[in-house]
Amino acid sequence: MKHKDARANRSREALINAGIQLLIRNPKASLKEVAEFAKVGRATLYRHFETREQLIQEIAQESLELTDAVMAPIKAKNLPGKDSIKAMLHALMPLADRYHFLLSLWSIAEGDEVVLAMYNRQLEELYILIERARAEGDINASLSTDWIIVTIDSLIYAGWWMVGEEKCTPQQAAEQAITTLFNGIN
Amino acid sequence: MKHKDARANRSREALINAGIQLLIRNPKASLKEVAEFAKVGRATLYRHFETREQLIQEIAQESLELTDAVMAPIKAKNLPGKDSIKAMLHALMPLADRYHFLLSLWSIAEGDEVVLAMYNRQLEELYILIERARAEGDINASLSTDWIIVTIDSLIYAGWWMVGEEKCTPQQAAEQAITTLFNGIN
DNA sequence: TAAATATGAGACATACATGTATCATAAACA
DNA sequence: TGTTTATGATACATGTATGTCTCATATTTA
Repeated sequence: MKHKDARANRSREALINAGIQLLIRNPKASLKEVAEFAKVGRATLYRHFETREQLIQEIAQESLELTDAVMAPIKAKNLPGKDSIKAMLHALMPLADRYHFLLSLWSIAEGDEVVLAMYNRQLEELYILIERARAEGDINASLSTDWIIVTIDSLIYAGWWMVGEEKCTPQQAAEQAITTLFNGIN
Repeated sequence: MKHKDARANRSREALINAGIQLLIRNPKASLKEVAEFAKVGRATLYRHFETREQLIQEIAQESLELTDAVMAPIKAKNLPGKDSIKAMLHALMPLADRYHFLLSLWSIAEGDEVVLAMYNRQLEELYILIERARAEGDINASLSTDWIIVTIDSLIYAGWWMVGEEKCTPQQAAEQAITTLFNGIN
């Protein structure tokens, strides 16, 4: 379906949003539930997305594009590695629900080559960022870059969890994550 | 079914083990797959576990019991809080697959009151441990105990991920997690 | 050895998700 | 206003997981 009509855009947006909301919490949620949450008929969902897989993959694409969007200004500033990582945590914390989405449905999302390519490029960019911080003397030499990456991912996830439980704001979560990341819990 | 026969014990063990192996990676795995992985007939699975829910809940119970078992000697030693947390990370890292299991199927597992009670008690114990470390001056006052808990959980998860990707051993994962936890990545 | 018990294989009923197709209606557009 | 286009509701076909049941067979156990 070509989105010529204003209604079509509204429906598509509502469906993607519903997909994110529901599939994050329950990756087994049915398309019927997604359609109901979006206040749209089930048939309409199938008019916009041929299969369940495609819905998930399009959500993944949008999420990765969003990540690019919030990272662009940070990359443009050309800050030192450590400062870029700090800025990144502040920028990504409000998006962490999308990260979690990708995590829990990754086995499906990675089936899309566009998704896979975007993901690998972003991972590569983070890798380079960490290596830069390392060259600037801001990384403990006994920790591998792979470890740093999963640690950062984990702290974003931890922050998202706290926000989801309403125990802090995204802003506070980012600050706690930054403190922990660079100083530990001491 | 009362497990009077030696075969019954063998089947039950194989089924629980298969459940852990498969459901961790793919929470949507069918009971047919679980039975096949355990090299047991599907009907036999239903003889040991009335429903899919019950299988998951019994696995959760066994996992929490295992956690108790590895934590018992650490608690007995009455070390300072910080040292207990270090020992805990070393003890739990090889069990992290079970933690991940609990995470991804928690919405089902928590339906069992025994599971929920055990989980809450263990959480409580961790809370007390962190408070003890805090009283001993080993915790940054600007970080909440809730944050510390999710951070520790996250680092265990990060370690498990690294181990799963064959990028390090459980031992190494524990050491990197401890370094990161108490000193940050600097 | 004989009785008790667990098992595998398979048939069966049920429920539900996926995906397709149709048609009348309502909204958008020109 | 009249035409195009998206939508909701519904029926339908298909596939698959769940859970129950039976019966012949193999293994414990006494």
